Amino acid sequence: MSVTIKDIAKLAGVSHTTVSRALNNSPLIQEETKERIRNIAEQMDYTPNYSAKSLVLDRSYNLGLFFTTLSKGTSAGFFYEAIRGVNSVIQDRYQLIVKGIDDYTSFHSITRKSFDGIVIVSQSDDDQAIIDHIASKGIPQVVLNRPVETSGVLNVLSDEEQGAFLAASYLVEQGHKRIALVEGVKGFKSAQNRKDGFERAMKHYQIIVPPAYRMPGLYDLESGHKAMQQFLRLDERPTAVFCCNDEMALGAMKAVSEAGMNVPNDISVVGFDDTVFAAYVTPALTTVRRPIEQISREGALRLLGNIENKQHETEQLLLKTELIVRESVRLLTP
Amino acid sequence: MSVTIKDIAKLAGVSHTTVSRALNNSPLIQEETKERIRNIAEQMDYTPNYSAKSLVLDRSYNLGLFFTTLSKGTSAGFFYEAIRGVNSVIQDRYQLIVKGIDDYTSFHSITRKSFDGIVIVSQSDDDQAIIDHIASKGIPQVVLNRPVETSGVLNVLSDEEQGAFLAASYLVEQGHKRIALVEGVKGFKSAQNRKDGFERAMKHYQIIVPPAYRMPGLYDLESGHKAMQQFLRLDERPTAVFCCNDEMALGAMKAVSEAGMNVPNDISVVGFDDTVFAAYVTPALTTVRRPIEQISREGALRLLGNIENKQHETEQLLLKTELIVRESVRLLTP
DNA sequence: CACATCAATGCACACGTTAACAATGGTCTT
DNA sequence: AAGACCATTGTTAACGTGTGCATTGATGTG
Repeated sequence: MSVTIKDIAKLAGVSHTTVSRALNNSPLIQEETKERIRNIAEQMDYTPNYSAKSLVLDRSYNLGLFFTTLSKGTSAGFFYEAIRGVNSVIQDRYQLIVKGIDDYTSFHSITRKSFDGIVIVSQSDDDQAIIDHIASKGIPQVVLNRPVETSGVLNVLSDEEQGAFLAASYLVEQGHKRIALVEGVKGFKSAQNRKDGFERAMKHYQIIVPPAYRMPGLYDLESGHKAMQQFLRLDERPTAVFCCNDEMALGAMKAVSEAGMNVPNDISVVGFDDTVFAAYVTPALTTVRRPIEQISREGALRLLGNIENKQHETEQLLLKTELIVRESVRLLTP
Repeated sequence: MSVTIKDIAKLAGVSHTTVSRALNNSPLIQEETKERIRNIAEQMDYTPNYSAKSLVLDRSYNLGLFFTTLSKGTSAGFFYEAIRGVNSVIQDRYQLIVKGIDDYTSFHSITRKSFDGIVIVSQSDDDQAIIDHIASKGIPQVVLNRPVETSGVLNVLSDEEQGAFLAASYLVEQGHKRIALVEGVKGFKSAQNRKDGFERAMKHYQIIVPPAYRMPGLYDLESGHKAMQQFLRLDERPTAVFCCNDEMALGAMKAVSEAGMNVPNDISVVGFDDTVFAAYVTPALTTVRRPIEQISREGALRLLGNIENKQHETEQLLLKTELIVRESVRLLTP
């Protein structure tokens, strides 16, 4: 059996209430008594029973970190940075519980009692169901990475539409007119935003993108690879390809080199995300950086603020994205 | 307030004991009564309070997933696959609590009450302290990825020494004699194992590796890059470089292309891990696959077995690694 | 018919902690 | 000197659930 406050009380010759107060540093207890009790507790290697605390305090000490999916379509780098960001702010105040939303068959078990707060790293509009559920249970939450209009929900994300606009504009400014697009996972909000930014740039520069220059993608290496193969088969090939993330860009570059061609001399490529390897592939990938770790850190910080101050701050925070120019785009001089 | 078994009891006109038994499907309760109570519970949207359950049943429903570090030296792909593997076997029976061991200032809070079991994804011998602590508390655990001799501890890992031996031997068999090594993070067991396998191959083929052909590394892109820059400056350059993981191999390849040279024509490179992008870089990377997701799945499965059967199975499971030949090694014909 | 047996349910307590209220003893005030 | 007040500690109940033991009523048995 493990040590409880009653055991400590017996040894200290006081009531267990006094022990509880002493260990919680209540001002009701004499400093001297506190000190004595703390010593005994330490010496007995006492650890509070969090189940009991939770029961009476109505707090779980759990923070949920939910991803749209753990099994498909989430890139490793993204996942890693998100967990790091959140983990860096919670330290030992909360336990971090990681889950994939698509693993839930029912949201029934998500209650105030089991989570003090929840961070949703949302990639799909389908996540709205769980967001609504959490909101209806009155659990503090922050939604990262995707805009959400539910009232009373914190929201932190980067302006991906703007980032995509930047990257696409850059292609045009480098002289490209035949520009192709590899889209992200259908249904993922990021896919839509990035496409929107691309389209806006095309419209702005009055560039027409034929249907054959648009390919669906799955945010993975293979789909980028396949899409580029298609483009290379066209009679009139694009001179530049906008890939909605870095992994697809890498897959696309692979297809180019397999075809005996060269990036950027024969065809230019841009990506999105600025994953760690973007700077290290050859040629180094021109891409858009979005501050994932910062997003999750900011999100978690605000969530903790809402939990602990019981307030209901509900602003939306939009962080800027940034174009990182490297070597994968060629300057076209007509 | 949320619904409790007492509320259900009132509505059903029975005692809360009966409700508890009914919902736990006790054979003591009449089938008909059970059915009625289940219906009421569902209709009232009852969810058990896990804090209360934990308190009385002495189970936390928590499974710890601890990494040596979350902040440095753990690659994203590795991290992702490990979480996926464990997550795939626990479904909704346990909550998965992710932590970095180096975030702990004291192991004090790790007790039987807070974790039903713990998966340690260990990369460093320094983790021995927490492993001993967990063992001393009698918490079921499995250590992945690193051999451990503590008795009563499950252990699942891949034979990295053998994998490194295979890869290094392959270099020799392709005609290479001037072979360099980029090591992994000092103190990480994997770094030692991979180096050992390399050395064994060198000894087996009676190849001498001069000191200038050995560089330290940190398992990241940058250190591979730096190491290769050093090798390229040598008067007598190696013809092949063994990198202790794929990320360093990628960094090394970058340095080669920056120097206006070519992999594998001017210099050959092999990696280790077979990360997702290994097949998609140019040239595609020859490397060693280790089954991370399988390791974590197997480990978690055995751990759950030990928890739920209260048995004390303690075998060590060693999974084979596999050489994946791609395009980054040239056949040298003298 | 009396008694044992058994199936189904209820009573009361336990788990470890916190907190409202009560109690104690000392000090200050007038 | 007597009462008010305050600092410190104790008593007791509560959080929601599970379980050993008691209770009830029905059925079976000799």
